[in-house]
Amino acid sequence: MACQSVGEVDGTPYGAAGPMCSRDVSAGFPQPGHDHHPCRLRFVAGAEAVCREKGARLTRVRRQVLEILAASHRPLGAYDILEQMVSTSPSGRRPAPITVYRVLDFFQELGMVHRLSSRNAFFLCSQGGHRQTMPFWLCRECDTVTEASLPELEMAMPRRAAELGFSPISVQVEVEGVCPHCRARGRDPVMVEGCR
Amino acid sequence: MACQSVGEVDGTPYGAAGPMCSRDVSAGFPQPGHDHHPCRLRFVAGAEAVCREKGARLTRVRRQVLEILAASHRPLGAYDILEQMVSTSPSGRRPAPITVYRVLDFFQELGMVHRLSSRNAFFLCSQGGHRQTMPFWLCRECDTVTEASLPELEMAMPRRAAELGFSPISVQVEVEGVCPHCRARGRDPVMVEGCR
DNA sequence: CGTGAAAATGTGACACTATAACGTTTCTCT
DNA sequence: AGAGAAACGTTATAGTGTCACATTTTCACG
Ligand SMILES: [Zn+2]
Ligand SMILES: [Zn+2]
Ligand SMILES: [Zn+2]
Ligand SMILES: [Zn+2]
Repeated sequence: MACQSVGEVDGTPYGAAGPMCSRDVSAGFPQPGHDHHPCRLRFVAGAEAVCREKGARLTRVRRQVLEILAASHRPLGAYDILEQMVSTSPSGRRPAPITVYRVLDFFQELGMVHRLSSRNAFFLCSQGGHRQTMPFWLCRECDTVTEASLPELEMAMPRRAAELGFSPISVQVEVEGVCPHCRARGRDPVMVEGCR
Repeated sequence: MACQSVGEVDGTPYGAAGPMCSRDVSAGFPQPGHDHHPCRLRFVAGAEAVCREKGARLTRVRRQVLEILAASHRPLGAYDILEQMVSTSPSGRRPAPITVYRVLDFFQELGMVHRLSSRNAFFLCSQGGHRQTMPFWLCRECDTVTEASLPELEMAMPRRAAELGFSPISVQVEVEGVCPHCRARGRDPVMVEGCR
């Protein structure tokens, strides 16, 4: 039901900051302040494609949430989204929290939205769904999240699991640190392999 | 302040189910229903050692929380701990939630307690603190958590981070699945490399 | 010893995150 | 059109975590 591999849009994973979107892009980390318009279009077009493909209904509420998520490379809390729904919506009506959560569940089922559990926040998958374990790289400075695979992890996990006699069902990797752009702008913090 | 490597107690990482603790132990996954008494003693002794070593005060409240965490291989929610403090305490007084969180923060600073962010739950570190990125293996059936390293991850993470221009500060890996004991007792679920 | 500063805890209020239960609307398919 | 399913609305409530400030405990120092 979830996690199906989905093609790219335009040959570009649709969240990645492509050449149209920003010049100085370090390996997929969007430049803060870049022209986000093309990103947004790509995000939304990609999501529409996924929904079409899977026969899922992209209703008004869902589209609204999608647009809000697509308008940012940062993970948003459910209540952030809710606030933006109020200010975005022409009617100015305030949906109940459950409405937001329902939409988020829907998108998560389709693998189109990920949840950053360390922050209770949600963001659009930049790939439109994927089978692999995709680590999330979260910048502590600018709050940007990107997804970048870690092939060694893919390789090692099944082996290690077998060794332990453990059957993995899902793997969540969250890397917190400082993105290239923020690093360029300030002193970098001490590199620590976190144990917390 | 956190994440310092600390020696073992007795030559055994103090959460691991050792030979005294359970006969049939698959690579550190404690047998459900095993005699937990020795585990608990080892946990507490280990924690005392860490506190002595670091000059941290192991007060009454902290010891109480420690005992509660040590009494289980399962992660506990802050409010679970709170309830147990009520029923455990001779006075039967109910501390405020903040008290529990303060204690948990304290132990986390020392690297003695980890937080499972996918579940808002906490558990005792079985090593008494460690520098490496230590994946958490959470059994969906019995809720047991264990820590087992993934050496390839240690190797690959810095390289990949450098590639991305990203400076990691902390890494959290949570693997959810079915532990060997539960697997032995039932059908195993489909193995999926999670994307959610 | 006292005593003062720092650490730890208590107290009450409150913010934030998420879900339950049930009724109504909208869509789809025949 | 009509039935059934899916989506959404409404209200209430459960669960998780923090703030601000008062009080107590601990510990080093004179
Ligand atoms: Zn993704
Ligand atoms: Zn950044
Ligand atoms: Zn640990
Ligand atoms: Zn199990």
